[in-house]
Amino acid sequence: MSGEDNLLRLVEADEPDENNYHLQDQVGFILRKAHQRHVSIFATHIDDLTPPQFAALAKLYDIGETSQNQLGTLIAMDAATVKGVIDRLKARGLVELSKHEVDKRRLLVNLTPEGREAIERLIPLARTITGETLAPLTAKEAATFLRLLAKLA
Amino acid sequence: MSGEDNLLRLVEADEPDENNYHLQDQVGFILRKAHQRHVSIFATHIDDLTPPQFAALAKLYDIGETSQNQLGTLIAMDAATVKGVIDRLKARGLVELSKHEVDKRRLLVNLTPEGREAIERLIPLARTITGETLAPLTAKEAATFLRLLAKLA
DNA sequence: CTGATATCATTTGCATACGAATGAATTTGA
DNA sequence: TCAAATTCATTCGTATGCAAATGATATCAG
Repeated sequence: MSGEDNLLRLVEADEPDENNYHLQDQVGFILRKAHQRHVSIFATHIDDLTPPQFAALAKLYDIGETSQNQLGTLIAMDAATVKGVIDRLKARGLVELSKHEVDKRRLLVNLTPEGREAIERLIPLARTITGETLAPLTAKEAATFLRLLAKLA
Repeated sequence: MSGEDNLLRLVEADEPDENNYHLQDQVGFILRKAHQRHVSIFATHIDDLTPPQFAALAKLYDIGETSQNQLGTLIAMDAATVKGVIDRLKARGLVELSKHEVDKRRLLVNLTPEGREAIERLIPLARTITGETLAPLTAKEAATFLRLLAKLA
């Protein structure tokens, strides 16, 4: 093996790159931490509902009755996950289920009066939560961040 | 009730605000979706390890042997979560556990040779995953995004 | 030196999250 | 029209993620 080969191996070797790998610089790791922080802030303001449960109620409040599957698509949850969320909201009387008259496969979900009251009460808190989550940024930075984040999501 | 009262109620009523609330504009919801997308990209490139498992191995590769608790702090997992992650890595022979000689409360975690091989093999893939996650952004946008995201995390 | 505190790890319980398999109902296409 | 493909919902299994309680050990304060 020549000296040039050794030089080449050093330059192209995996080791230097591997030593330079730092988890805290990876977008996935920071994304996970930012999400964790948001969920934590959410819990300090709304302690009787999780973010996914809130999302389900907010979406139903926005669009009205829909199928469980369609709701899942709108709030980015797969069928198995949305079922659990809806089950728990139903157990608490915040949503009610009914069968679709025409398409017998579908399970319709809608807010109960209690669910409507709950989401109307919580939406102002959700605005506070959003504000607190973005608090480390200036208004301009927050706008930029949301724009770029949306491109990634 | 006077006409002025009605006007006042309309302007100050909750309904307009509530109707304006859209889940897809909330930072928490978008953050959750961006995280989901990243995890999905991760899984297409690394199908035998989860992001938290990868994080544990990468951190151990970076800093060497440490206590389970300390590792949890470094990779942003609480004690209960990190235990499960380490248990599964141990079951696969990627990490090994030992007792701290002095402080008998501590459980030391370290990479096995197999774990070291695995993380060295995976780090290049992790770089690809980061790249793919950030692909919707230009290089400049990605830099801005990472800077702002880090301020939030 | 010792009782109060704090730290480390474990366990339990609950709530996402998703892949894969299944069954029922609907839609498609040759 | 009718078999194949698709859609909707459910179930199971596995893996985070966190709060709260517990037990063992270590540290601190008086």
